[in-house]
Amino acid sequence: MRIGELAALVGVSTRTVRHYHHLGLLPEPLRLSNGYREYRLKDAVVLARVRRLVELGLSLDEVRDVLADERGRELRDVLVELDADLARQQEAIGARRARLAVLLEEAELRPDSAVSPEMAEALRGLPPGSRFAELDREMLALVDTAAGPDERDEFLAMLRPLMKTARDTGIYARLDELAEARPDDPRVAGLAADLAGQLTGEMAALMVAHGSEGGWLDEMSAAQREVFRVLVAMLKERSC
Amino acid sequence: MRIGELAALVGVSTRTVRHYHHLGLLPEPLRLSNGYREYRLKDAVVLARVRRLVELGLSLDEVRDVLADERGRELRDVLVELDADLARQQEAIGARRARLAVLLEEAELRPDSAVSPEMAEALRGLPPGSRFAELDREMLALVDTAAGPDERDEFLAMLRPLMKTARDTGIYARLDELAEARPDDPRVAGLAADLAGQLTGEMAALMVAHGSEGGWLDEMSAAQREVFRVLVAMLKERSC
DNA sequence: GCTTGAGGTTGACGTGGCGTCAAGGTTTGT
DNA sequence: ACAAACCTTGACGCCACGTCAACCTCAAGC
Repeated sequence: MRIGELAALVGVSTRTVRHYHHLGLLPEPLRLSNGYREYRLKDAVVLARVRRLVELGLSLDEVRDVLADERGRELRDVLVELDADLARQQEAIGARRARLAVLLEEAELRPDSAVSPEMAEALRGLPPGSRFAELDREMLALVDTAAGPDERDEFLAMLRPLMKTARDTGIYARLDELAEARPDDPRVAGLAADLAGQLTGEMAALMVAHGSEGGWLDEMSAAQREVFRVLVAMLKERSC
Repeated sequence: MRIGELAALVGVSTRTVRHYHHLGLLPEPLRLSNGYREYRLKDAVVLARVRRLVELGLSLDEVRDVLADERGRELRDVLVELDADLARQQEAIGARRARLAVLLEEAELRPDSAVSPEMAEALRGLPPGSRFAELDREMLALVDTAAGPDERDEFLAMLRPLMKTARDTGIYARLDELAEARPDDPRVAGLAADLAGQLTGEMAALMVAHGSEGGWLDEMSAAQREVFRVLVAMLKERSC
């Protein structure tokens, strides 16, 4: 047999056969005087074993290990591990399909909106025209696209009462007023104190723990950042 | 935000972010005077959208297409196709796991044998010591490893009565005698005729159809090949 | 003989989605 | 002052081959 017949017999390409030679998975057969490789049935048997293992999902390195050990024991272990791996893959795909189904259902219900209905309601809760509220809008959009539905709903459940109170008590407006102010503006301390009074314990703990993460302060003006710096300091003191 | 914060926020590596810049999936942000990229929340929102699509299984090219079209229609089609693709993958993995389960069960039953019990019985049916039967043994091993269990059993069911008759009537011994003979040996014609008489209609049709495939003749001696050449000629004539 | 087509040979590059150096510059903390 | 942890660009590595290049060999038809 020449390489093309062997490849056709087992159902692979000649390139694959040569690749396996290169990796030492398949021994190089005799060469004819013209340089052609001459195969025998034994080679087809070995190649078929390699392919069976490959098609089960083993990497070529793993196939070589299995063929090297050659005495059943190793093979069983590899196959068991492989089965577990496949099971994980199946689960992962199932999870993705579940998320897909949610997405498709939502897309069916609201074909034109870019955000989920829960998020849309939260966005309506923000005061229009506020530059500062724009920051919150972006954070909400980030959570909407980056987190799963469960995480998102949990997040919203925590934030929405806070946002509602902040809007109703004019917090956004007072923050907007600080857009051009300097960090030592006299309005900063009062605003921080009012904010501290509105935070639930859960939110306060979160802010103390993750206050400097995520870069959510970076787009505020200096005075606005100062408000939150003072706020975090107050919360820390309160929790001691 | 600098690139590390952005990456940590969305949960990817900085290399990934730069890769997306390179591919144009994510717009390059402003640079600070030191050359650092400076990100804003908007960028995190876009990156998070990209990641969500990627994690659903879209290729980066597909993500770019979806982001370019941007108007829901395309997205839904892609997602539907993706779901079908995932379903196919799930099925494929299921099939592999089924084959794995068969393998493991067999390995449990016969931890030391390299071939299946059906195959072992077929091998015992071949006469020991026959050089020619060695060829059949290799073919059977090839089928055992290359084909699935169903194909294998079908193949065996067809071949085993033939092999049994061939052994009982001394066909293997007569083929072995031709190992060193020349193609015009007088025993060739008689052997071909006896073989023709033993073949079932199904086998005869198979030999006429695929007689020259698979290279199964290559390892025989010239006289042995001649036997099968004459045999195929006889079968062709008989079927006309 | 010549051509043509279908095989074969080695070698090298391409694929996708980044990981992982290398060789520098910047910022931050002690 | 110096280390540690950032940032920059550029380039190679991974896996299992596909694909092309440039060349050789063999059988068939003119």
